Amino acid sequence: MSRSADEARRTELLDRAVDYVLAQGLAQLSLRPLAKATGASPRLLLYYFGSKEALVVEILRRGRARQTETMANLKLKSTLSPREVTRIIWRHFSEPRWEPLMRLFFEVYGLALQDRARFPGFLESAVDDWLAALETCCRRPGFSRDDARALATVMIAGFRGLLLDLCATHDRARIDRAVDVWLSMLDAASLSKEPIDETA
Amino acid sequence: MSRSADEARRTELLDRAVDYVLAQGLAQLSLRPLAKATGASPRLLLYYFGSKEALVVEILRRGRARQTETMANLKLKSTLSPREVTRIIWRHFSEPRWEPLMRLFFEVYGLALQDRARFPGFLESAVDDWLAALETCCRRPGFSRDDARALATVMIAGFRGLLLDLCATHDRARIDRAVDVWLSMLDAASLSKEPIDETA
DNA sequence: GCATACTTGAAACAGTCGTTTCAAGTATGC
DNA sequence: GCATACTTGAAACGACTGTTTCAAGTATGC
Repeated sequence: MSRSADEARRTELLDRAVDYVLAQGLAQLSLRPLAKATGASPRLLLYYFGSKEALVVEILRRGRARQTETMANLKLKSTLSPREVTRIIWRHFSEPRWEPLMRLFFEVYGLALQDRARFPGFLESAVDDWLAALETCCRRPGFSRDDARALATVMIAGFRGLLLDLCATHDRARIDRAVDVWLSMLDAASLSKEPIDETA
Repeated sequence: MSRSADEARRTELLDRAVDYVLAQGLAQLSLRPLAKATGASPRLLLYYFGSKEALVVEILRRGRARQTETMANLKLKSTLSPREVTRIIWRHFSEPRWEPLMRLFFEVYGLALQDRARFPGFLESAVDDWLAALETCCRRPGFSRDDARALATVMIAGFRGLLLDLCATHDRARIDRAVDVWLSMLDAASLSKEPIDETA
């Protein structure tokens, strides 16, 4: 059972590595402290993953998988309004248990902005994946596809801006109020193309 | 004129260091490449700035100063609506020439989220400074201070979320559409407290 | 002109980095 | 039981890190 033992050990090491990176961040990651934290040796990590870079790729792949699984488990019906979708997603990912992953996401995002080659495809899918997921719920009679994508873009921006704020300040009271305001705004935007002209 | 020559050299080095960091990022910064790029030696940089950490502090201070100067130059009248303020600020900071500074901002933000002690006060003022600047324009009869802060929070989140998107994708067409949607939403939010109840 | 203080270069320091080498260990197939 | 392949530890490698040492240079004050 050499192959299965091999895989089991590898998976176990990867799980612990993910936990370590979620706790410590990626920018300062180095093999020796990581090995100590996972109960392995630098030699072992390289034996199982080939190189530090390959290990990081797998760590991020797993982190991203956790997020997409959660999105899938939300089972967002396509009949939900942008407001409802936003409310559900926000409730989930603003939970404290998601903060380490959100922190890691923003850390990698920032690093990728300065050195895209370091995380190939990260920035592209960071936007495109969410656009694809939200675009459908933003479609409405009289809305073009570009209109839907524009609204989805606003939703993504709102999520990320508010999550940045939450991770930095933990000011739940202020941010919860902001989310209420934002949700109201989303209704106004999705119910009509030009809400201003109608109220002015 | 030892003192003035000293200061002039220091300022010159700092200026070049800022340019270098705006181009290369902060995470991978090291003294020897920086020294080469600024036409100095590692010894020189430490002589003038004391340590790498102190140099980074000054670089970020200067980067932030550029941003606050620009905000001041916009001379935002307190009579402007949140929509107008947002439109003006967005038009400015979404210009391509600001992208290096925005990238650096998000890079430092992400690093600070994982290691707050590395950039003392950065996260706090990243939110508080903007809150203070935007809060006043969000005040309205019937709006409490908390209401104004909530709306300002939404504005900040929108800026940052959209800038994250712009820096990552440079998809101007989609993001410009999103900004239009977002500006419309801001009017709906600031003109009444419960725009939904009125239209539903 | 001489002493003093400021400025700078070259080199070395101790530490860490990812990775490799080498060797010993262990389990497996026959 | 023996050979073979997989697994692991200890140590070393060369390259890099921020920083310091030491010495030479240069300008300044008197």
